[in-house]
Amino acid sequence: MSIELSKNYIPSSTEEKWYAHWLNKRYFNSKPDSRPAFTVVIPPPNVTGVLHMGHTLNETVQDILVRKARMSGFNACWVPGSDHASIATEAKVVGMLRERGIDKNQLTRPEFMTYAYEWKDKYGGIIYSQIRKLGCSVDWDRVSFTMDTDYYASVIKVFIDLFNKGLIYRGARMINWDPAAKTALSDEEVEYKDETGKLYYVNYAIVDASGKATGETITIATQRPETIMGDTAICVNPTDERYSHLKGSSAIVPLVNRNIPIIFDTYVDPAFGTGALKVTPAHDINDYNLGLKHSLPIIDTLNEDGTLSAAAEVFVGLDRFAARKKVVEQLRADGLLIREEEHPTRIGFSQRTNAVVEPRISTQWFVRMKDLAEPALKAVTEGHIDIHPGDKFLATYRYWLENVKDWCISRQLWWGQQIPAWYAPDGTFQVAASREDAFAQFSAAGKPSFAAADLRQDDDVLDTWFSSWLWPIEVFKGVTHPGNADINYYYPTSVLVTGQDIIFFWVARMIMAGMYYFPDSLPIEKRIPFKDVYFTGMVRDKQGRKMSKSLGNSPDLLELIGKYGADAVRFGIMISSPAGNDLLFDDAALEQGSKFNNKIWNALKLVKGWESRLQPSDASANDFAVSWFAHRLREARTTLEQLLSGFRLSEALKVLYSLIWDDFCGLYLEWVKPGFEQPMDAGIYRSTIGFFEELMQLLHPFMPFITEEIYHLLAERAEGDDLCVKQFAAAQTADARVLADGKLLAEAITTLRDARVKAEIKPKETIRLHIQSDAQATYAAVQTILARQVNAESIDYTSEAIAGALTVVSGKDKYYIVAEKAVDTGKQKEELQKELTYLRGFLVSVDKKLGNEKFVANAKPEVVDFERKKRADAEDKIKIIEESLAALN
RNA sequence: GGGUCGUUAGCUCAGUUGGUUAGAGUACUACCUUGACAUGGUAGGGGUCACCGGUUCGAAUCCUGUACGACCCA
Repeated sequence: MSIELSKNYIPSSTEEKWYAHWLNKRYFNSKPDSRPAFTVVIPPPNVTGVLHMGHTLNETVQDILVRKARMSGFNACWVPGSDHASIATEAKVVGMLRERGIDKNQLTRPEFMTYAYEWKDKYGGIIYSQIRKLGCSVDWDRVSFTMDTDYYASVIKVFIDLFNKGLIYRGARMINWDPAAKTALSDEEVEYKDETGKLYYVNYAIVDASGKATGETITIATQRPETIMGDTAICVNPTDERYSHLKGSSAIVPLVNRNIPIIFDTYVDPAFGTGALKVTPAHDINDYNLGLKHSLPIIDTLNEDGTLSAAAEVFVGLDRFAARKKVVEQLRADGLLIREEEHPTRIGFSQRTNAVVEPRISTQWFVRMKDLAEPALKAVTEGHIDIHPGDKFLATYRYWLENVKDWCISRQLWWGQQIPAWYAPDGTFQVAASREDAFAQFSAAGKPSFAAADLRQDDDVLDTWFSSWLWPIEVFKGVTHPGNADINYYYPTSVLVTGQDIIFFWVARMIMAGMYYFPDSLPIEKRIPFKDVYFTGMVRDKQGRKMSKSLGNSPDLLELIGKYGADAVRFGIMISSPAGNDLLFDDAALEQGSKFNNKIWNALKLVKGWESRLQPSDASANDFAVSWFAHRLREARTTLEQLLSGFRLSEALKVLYSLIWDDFCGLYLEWVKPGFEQPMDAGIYRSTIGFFEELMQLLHPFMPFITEEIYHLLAERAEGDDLCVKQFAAAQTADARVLADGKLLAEAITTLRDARVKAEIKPKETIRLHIQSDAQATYAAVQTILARQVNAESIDYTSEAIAGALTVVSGKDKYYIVAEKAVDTGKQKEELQKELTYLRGFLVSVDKKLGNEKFVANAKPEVVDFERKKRADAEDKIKIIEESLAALN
């Protein structure tokens, strides 16, 4: 085989080719068999999106784990998919309709769904093409979507089941309302931001029990004057003497002149504001609770879109923020506004629409969380599920589950699973999968006075997370077809890789779903959805800012792949991604990746260049380099296995990078490289090809394309012999002695080259080297390599100083360099003196330790022995340097 | 306000149960256009391990506190 290899590696010419090949061979497709399963379900990106850098990191991590498992005897199955993202998608679809001049309210539900699916079909595929470009080895036959027919059915089935067990209920509660999307939100979908608001001080006139104005006023402080019209009481602390005389009195609400009672409750903090609180049960959760306690009426002054309702009486139809201005103006005009001051506050925003969330009383569906949370907490605290990095997230997980609140799951949208509750004309309802079932249930409870056709299904849909919490189960049809071969084989999945930001939204709820869905009678290991959770950090730009669309600092993935290649992108993002820490994304890391590609490519060119000038193996051929690298590889394998099993992927990649660049290219290839146009020993060549193959195999999970390409360029391969599925050989133990000899050689080379540079000996000028060492046999074994690496025309061994030679010391060994150039003893002395100073300081610190009786008495014997050895070594080295210095004088 | 985590070289990070005068990548400097690779090679400089105390024979590592930062929760 003799093909022309390009100067540099060109990713674009190989990536598509290999991905198509892998697909063609169906390497990513998985069916249950006798091997152990390694299962990963992708955290479903939503169909509206494109992959951002966070996804890229995530998918890369998963692909590394999956490919590694596939090459290690596992039946690897990585399920791709996406979720329907009800609020975000519905917003986009409504936007699309608006552009076409269509009003959603004019459409029927089925008509809307047709448009929504049109939208999904058009944009939903973008993420899949990106996953493909990145090289992800997902099983494309298993693509799942949370609105697929079966998946839809599973969500409905679980809803009905939870309802029948009393774990889902319907009720009026204070919920988070998104006025832009006009839907309820769960607590988790609200993001709080600190802002500076204003505190308005407003006077309310006091009237006595008979309704007569006393001429007195009470001042309240409020951040939301536009809710004044909804006030139904004023509350003060019963211990507050300023107000104790107002017992039995009432106040008049400004603008609407409503008479409201003054109530007393310890809830009010006398120190805040004026100590008097206006109570607006419809628009504040605390006021709501206060209202319940004191049986206050609830006056809801806001419409669902955030404008003032008829109940507000004034400024009806005006947006809440515009109304605030108007109310303030009016209060000022009426002389009721005493003062305003700046006030730090926290405002809740809708995660999806960024609208300011409005607390609102509303009838919604809730999941009772307490019973579900307990087993989910146990699964983690008892160690059945490991969280990585655990130290960081275990406490967070525990805290949330121990303080979990009920989950509001209904959304006032159409895009999603429609709640399977059927209402009779009288308002009573039955929860059932179909109209017929619901009617049958009504009938069973007594003969209904209405027909099945009169039943009306709940208009609302379910929270998207109420479908994605079933993801690890239902992607294998575990809900719709329980006990099927796939769910039995693939569940529980092996590891979940996801962002720490969805620990509550998704991770905790998936664990709840698994623990709930699989019966107690099963061992806990069969119920949990995954054994390990690996949280990746957040991707930030190099200034540390969060990547966001508004800042425009999130690069386009396909552009990056076009510029650097998928392998380099994967490399760049992994090398700068310590486990669990945030990642500062910088193009420089991707550049490092493409340089790495190039380095590997050029090593290939070097090795392939030898192919045409092989000569039969010579028994006397110096094979130290081969033996050394074989053991170095074994050592690295062991390190890699440890790092990977601990999810320390970034460190593993660093080890590989250094193994390939420094040890293989920098040392090994230089050591075995024949002279210019000299023949190459066939045995060494075969070993080299073998090493190169193994390096590519180790690197393959991280950089799949270039490694597969090189594997096939290194040798002709039989059909089906692809790196993608090549199984790792068993690990072996490295010989420490060989490794130590290699290290000695490498150090000798560095020391001698350093000496040459400092003595200004030209690279082409040869030297005669004399070695004074106890390890002469070792030097003899590496002599030819050493001679070439330091350009020595001869190497001899000596037991005494060589007069007139340049002397350098490495460890306990002395090297005498004889060169054409006269030795600059001044410079050399300086060097030796520097080394001597360091060693003497070192010796002092060791002596101090050993001279300390308490150290010798208390420290572990092996530590003491080690210190003694350090002292002896240092003394030896000092002696050697002193001798050398003496010889120079 | 409560909680969690962090602070090590200019930058990004390692540093396993305390035990070499603290390591890597990157950036920087000098030299080298040798025949795989200048997207390269050879070498080099650079840190009071945030700060104050404490425990210990010994602290980057353990403990109390302070400062700063990040995140989560109210």
